[in-house]
Amino acid sequence: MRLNSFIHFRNCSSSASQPFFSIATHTQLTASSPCFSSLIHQCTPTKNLSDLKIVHTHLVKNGFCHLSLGHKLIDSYLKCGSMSDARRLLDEMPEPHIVSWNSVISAYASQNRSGEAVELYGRMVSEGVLPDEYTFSSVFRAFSRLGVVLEARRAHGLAVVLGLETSNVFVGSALVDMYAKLGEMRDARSVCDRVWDQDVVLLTALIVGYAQKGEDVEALEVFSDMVRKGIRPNEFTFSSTLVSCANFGDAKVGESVHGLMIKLGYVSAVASQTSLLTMYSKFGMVKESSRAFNALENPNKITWTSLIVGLIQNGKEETSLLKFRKMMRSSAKPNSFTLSSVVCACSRLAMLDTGRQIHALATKYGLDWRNYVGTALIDMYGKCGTPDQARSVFDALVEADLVSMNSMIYSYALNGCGGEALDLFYTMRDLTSLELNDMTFLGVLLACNNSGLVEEGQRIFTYLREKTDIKVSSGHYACMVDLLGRSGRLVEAEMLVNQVKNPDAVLWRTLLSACRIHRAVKMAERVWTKVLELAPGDEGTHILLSNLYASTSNWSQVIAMKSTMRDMRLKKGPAMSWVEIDREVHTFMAGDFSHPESEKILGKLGELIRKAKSLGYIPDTSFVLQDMDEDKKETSLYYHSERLAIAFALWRTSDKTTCIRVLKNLRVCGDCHTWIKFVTVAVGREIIARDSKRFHHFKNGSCSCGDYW
DNA sequence: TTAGGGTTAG
Repeated sequence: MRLNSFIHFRNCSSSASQPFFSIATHTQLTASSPCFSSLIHQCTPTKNLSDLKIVHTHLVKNGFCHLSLGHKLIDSYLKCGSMSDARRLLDEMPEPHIVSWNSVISAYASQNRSGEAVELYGRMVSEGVLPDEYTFSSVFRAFSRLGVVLEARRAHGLAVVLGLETSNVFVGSALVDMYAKLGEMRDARSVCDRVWDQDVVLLTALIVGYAQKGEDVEALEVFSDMVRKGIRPNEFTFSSTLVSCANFGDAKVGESVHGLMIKLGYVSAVASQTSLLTMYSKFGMVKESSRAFNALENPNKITWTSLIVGLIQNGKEETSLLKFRKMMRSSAKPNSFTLSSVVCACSRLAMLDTGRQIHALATKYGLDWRNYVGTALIDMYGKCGTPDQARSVFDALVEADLVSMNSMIYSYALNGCGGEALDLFYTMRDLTSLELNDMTFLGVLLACNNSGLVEEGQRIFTYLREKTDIKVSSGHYACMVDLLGRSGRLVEAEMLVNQVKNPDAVLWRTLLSACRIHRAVKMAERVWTKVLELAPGDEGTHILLSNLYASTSNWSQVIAMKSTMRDMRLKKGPAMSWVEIDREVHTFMAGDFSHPESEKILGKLGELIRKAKSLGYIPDTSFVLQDMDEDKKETSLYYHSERLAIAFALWRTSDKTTCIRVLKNLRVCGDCHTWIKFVTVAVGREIIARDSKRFHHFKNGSCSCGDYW
């Protein structure tokens, strides 16, 4: 059979799946060069690598190994996805044509095999083959991916010598992109200015560089220059320009770019719509943002993620989770960006069950070991009161970095695990090469604070001030003031505040609340005026002082404070507690019986109070901050929001649910704290309560905070 | 018979 008729046979054969090999070995092939060319060509569209290799073998056998067929084979191997065969062939060729070099270099560069691209480029040059415009436009990308500035500059020099830097816009834009990615914007700019025939790709590469470096004014200038010069921006240009508009922060500028986008007809392009929705989210313009999303027929995973991120940034965490579920039903599948964002939503809402579900999803997608998702999970488990689970995610990380270690320390801090936080802090400081930052110290000082480790906290604070270059923030001072103040060292705490250059209202308020705990009325009155100077309309400040007067039974002052607050139209925000059951959130306010199951809840609450009393619970009415008779005081304690939430959770869940979790927007009062301890004994269940500052883990009649909070 | 630019995160 002659080869031509063979090809015909292959095309017509109904048994097309029959391997080429079995036929070919039984066939005496006598063919000419054009026939081989045609055979090679035939293998390419179907990516039939095994057939291609057979053709290659016969080609060698028949001695048709000349240049032009060599190019075709290399090209075909690349198109069939076999880099190794293409490379082997190139290496075997005595003097490959420039096109063959370029094809392999380009394939390496576009498949993220930058090292090999650069190595091959070097070999090509050392063998005396001069690179051309195709070589440069591929290889520059590889240089920037590797971050090798010196080698990149040497190749740039060669391009200049060969006159390709300014005359070929492909080379020019590859150079601009390379310098931009290397962070060398001045070089990117000067190359761009030298290119003779500027086009949209060249200028977009420059805008991208500026936008990613946060040099937004420059990015916007290039954009407007480009429009002035009559170069039409496209989808890619808009997507980066809008990033700069968002960072620049002027909605008017953003809207005018949006206007131009509409005028030029880019209303349904995915990338530019994605940047548009991100921009509007950053401006807090949620409606415009969702309009940008809705303009797309097939949003991709980046668009979905941007939508979710935008909702979270605008405090719409619950909606973001609904959108995530919708995304999961669509064809777009989440990546690590998406998952770390939704985990963040769960951690803000403290939705442990949902967070766990997403953790499982991350494991399914094989993403849970990645630092971003991992760190988000550590944060979530920490904020949901399960530091042990945070730790197991932490231990599973391939490599813990600064942020993940900081998150772990912070999780320990929130949950009152001072010892564990300190261990990790010292490991980090003494046994790793990580450079500690302000967040590290904030976490570890908070940990000392939440565990009452005064000496340890002072030692670390001194270390921070004397041995590091980290700027001591008002947050660090606040931790120390709180730590000293709550432990009763009010004078030292006040001295520390006075050491700060311009102490802010938060710092003074921290001291004020320490005064309240220790009923230091005189200091409180002095501090109170300081807070009011800095934050005159702050309701919390008035409440603090009013509570101090109440706790010292100074009712006339309480009444005076209340009338001041009324005059200033300040109102105390309501105390609120909530629980997540079956991925649904139930909210309770003190003395509020509007829950549909209110009767059942009150029944359960009564039972819990009786049981607690039989175990020795005596209500401490000094926590009632209103002047009323004792009976009423006692009843008002019973209906605190956290008690309603606990009663509800215990009624709704079976005994098999060993642990229930309650969240509160304010701090837990002392009497509730005692009562919850009794409840854990009475029902044999564990109760975790998160207040505005930290977690309390109640178990077998005691709390993890050691009654220090 | 080969070439250049984009949007999301702890």
